Amino acid sequence: MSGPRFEPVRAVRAYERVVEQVEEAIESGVLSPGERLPSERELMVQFSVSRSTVREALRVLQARGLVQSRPGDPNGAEVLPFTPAALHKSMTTLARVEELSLAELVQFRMVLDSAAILLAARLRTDEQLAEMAAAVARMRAALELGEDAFSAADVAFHEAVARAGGNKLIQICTDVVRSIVVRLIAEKLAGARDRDALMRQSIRHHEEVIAAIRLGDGPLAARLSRKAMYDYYAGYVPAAERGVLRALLD
Amino acid sequence: MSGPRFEPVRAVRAYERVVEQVEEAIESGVLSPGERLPSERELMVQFSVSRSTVREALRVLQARGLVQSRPGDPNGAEVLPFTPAALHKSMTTLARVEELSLAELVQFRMVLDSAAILLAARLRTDEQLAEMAAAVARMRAALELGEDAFSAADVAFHEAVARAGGNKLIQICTDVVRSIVVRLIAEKLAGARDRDALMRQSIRHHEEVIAAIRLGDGPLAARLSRKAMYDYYAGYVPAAERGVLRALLD
DNA sequence: CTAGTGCACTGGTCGGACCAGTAGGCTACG
DNA sequence: CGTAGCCTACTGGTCCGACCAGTGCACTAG
Repeated sequence: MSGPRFEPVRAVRAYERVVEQVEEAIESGVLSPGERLPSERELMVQFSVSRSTVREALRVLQARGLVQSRPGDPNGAEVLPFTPAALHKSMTTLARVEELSLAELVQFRMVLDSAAILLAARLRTDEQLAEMAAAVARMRAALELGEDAFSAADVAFHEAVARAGGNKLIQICTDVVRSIVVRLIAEKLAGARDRDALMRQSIRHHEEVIAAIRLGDGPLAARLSRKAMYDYYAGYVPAAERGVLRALLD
Repeated sequence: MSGPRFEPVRAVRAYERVVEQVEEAIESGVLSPGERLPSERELMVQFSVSRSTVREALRVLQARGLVQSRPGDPNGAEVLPFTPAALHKSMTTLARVEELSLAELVQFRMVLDSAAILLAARLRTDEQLAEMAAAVARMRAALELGEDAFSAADVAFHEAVARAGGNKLIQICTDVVRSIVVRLIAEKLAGARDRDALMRQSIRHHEEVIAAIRLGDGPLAARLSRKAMYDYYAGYVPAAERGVLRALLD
């Protein structure tokens, strides 16, 4: 072996150590969501740094979604419960700078959603099944109420499925990617297609999926869900890229 | 309907608008990776804000992985190529504060990795297949060289597969989650198990997967990969949670 | 007892100052 | 003439002091 390998000592900036300490306190549970940090002026005493440094640290923590501050608040910054907001932000950035195609995003949803459905089919309780059924019923009712109600019910269905599947990571990622997909479609192709027929078809597909979940047939439910998502989104995807989506259909 | 619904005007802070502008410039391609931002003192003139405000904005941009600055650099902050670092950070946070279990993380990998393998089986070129085979060959050679070389080759295999699958989002997410899983295992259960047997078994599994990819049998390859990952990681997962992993095996 | 008014805080922003570092031009030496 | 070394003009990192617009709460006047 070679001699002792020294790591380059990266100059660790003051605000970074403030971030580390607060982060550690939050992630280890010393600080719980809803609790308050001391005020900036108090923090600068505790950390022996200037207020500028404290503020830069707070900005970083805020960008990571760990705390939030509000001007005039007599208490300090509030420790937030975890939200996927930071995850969402970085995925959105990813989608823009890496130029993720709609096809890739939809494909990602097909994979995760069908996995959640497969898990749900095997692990769901009767109560969770009822939730899913209720959501689909709301989708049907929303045919009269307009698209917002429809997609709200659709989201509720997929969230119920993801919850039943029991994997929080899958749940959060599908949620993040769904919102990105929805926004992409909304801003690029506002209502160009036959929404009504699409909604009716989507409801039929959801009902088929639920039936498969009810029977506990995970693979069937997963396959149906992939097909459903393909049928729903394929029209928005350039024809040249649909092939990679079909690669997920059996 | 009710009267016109006014949205509450959220007080938009100065540094936020600086962030927005720079972010927009980067994401829209006006600023490309490698290019430099003006210096802080120059930015405070352009944006008509104080240096504190500029610096807070830069901290946020840095936390999002978009820019990086180095003291003494005669140029301003450097625009970075996208790295999943921010994604990684928020997922790691997620894993800590939401207390994601190892089982959930492994399950997530089983889902995404098998999806990548299924896609690779259908879309791969001969060249990409050769890359995967070479990586497995390196894994076998690494039996003599130690664990680091082994896992490096393993990573190379999965990266080759993910590339062949063609979905960058799957590629990045598997990568991020893999590193989290590896770190979790490394710090919690350092080498407690029979590594040698595990490595040999893993190589066999990888070879089976490659064979299935070579034949173009995506579903088989995917199934094998889930089984392989289960066998590899199940020993680290508490027995009570293995059930949810088995739910993904057929 | 309540409605209104200050006051004592908060975070947001500003301007100026100093330091340690870097790069590149300039000078002085070989 | 070439090069080694210094010098200067920048950079980002940190600190300080100040002011403003908000907020919550206690106190007061009705």
